[in-house]
Amino acid sequence: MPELPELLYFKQYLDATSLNQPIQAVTVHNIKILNDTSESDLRESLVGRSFVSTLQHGKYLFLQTGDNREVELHFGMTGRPVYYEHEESKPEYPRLVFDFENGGHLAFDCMRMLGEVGLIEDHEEFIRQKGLGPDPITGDISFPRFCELIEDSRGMIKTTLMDQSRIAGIGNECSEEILFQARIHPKTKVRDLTETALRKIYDTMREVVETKAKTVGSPNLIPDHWILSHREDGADCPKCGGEIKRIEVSGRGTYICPNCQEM
DNA sequence: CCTATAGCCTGACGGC
DNA sequence: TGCCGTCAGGCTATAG
Repeated sequence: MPELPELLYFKQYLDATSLNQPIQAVTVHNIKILNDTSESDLRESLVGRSFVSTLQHGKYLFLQTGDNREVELHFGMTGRPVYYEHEESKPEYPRLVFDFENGGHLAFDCMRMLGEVGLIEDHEEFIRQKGLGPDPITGDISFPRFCELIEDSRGMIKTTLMDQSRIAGIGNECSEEILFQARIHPKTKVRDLTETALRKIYDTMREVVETKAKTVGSPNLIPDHWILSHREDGADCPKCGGEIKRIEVSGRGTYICPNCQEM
């Protein structure tokens, strides 16, 4: 479930595999993945050009040709970029594939079809149109700014952290982990949070995202004291030994330790 | 204005 | 053995 940490990883991955190679072909295997573009539009704009840089904002990634054309990638829940050289390494759900002149391929692999690929001219305009808030890593949000972004919410803290129009990139797993480590119940109303609690959430947010980004390639590196390693109803809390519970917050499954995270 | 909720999508899994 | 309901959570659209 790609959130900020995965996006940071995807960016590195694409930078390392897919830049500065002329695009020979674009093949769309399922047009439902396309956002306001077509296979022929993509071909006309991209064939013969290269991706020269990438840019990540929240859960979006942009492949830039340096020529007023950018490919916008959104990974939904099950999407990921896969670069491969041989057919046997082709992923299982390649909804769209770029073929490079050097024989390499970049697939947009997306099992559940909740992702999207679009062709845009300017990512800043795109971000504005989508109404996305700043990215906590690349946007370098200060603590006062963080408070500004969330403090007028009348909803629950977990839902608010996941609101992409306030802060872009925090999803279900990250918000769950942040609140577990900050020892705050996910259903706490934002307006009931103390300054100390807000500070704790802010500090934890950065640490969780950066630590998790390092573990994306190898899930066994997720720290054992994280709730992410214990997402099971009835599991032992790694902090207090109490019982982990599954609750629902705004329709999304959420694991908490009721002992550590009191309302 | 605001927040909460249903639904889209596909495959894994468990119960019968 | 195999069918079928439920769940997963990115988002958007709509209801409240």
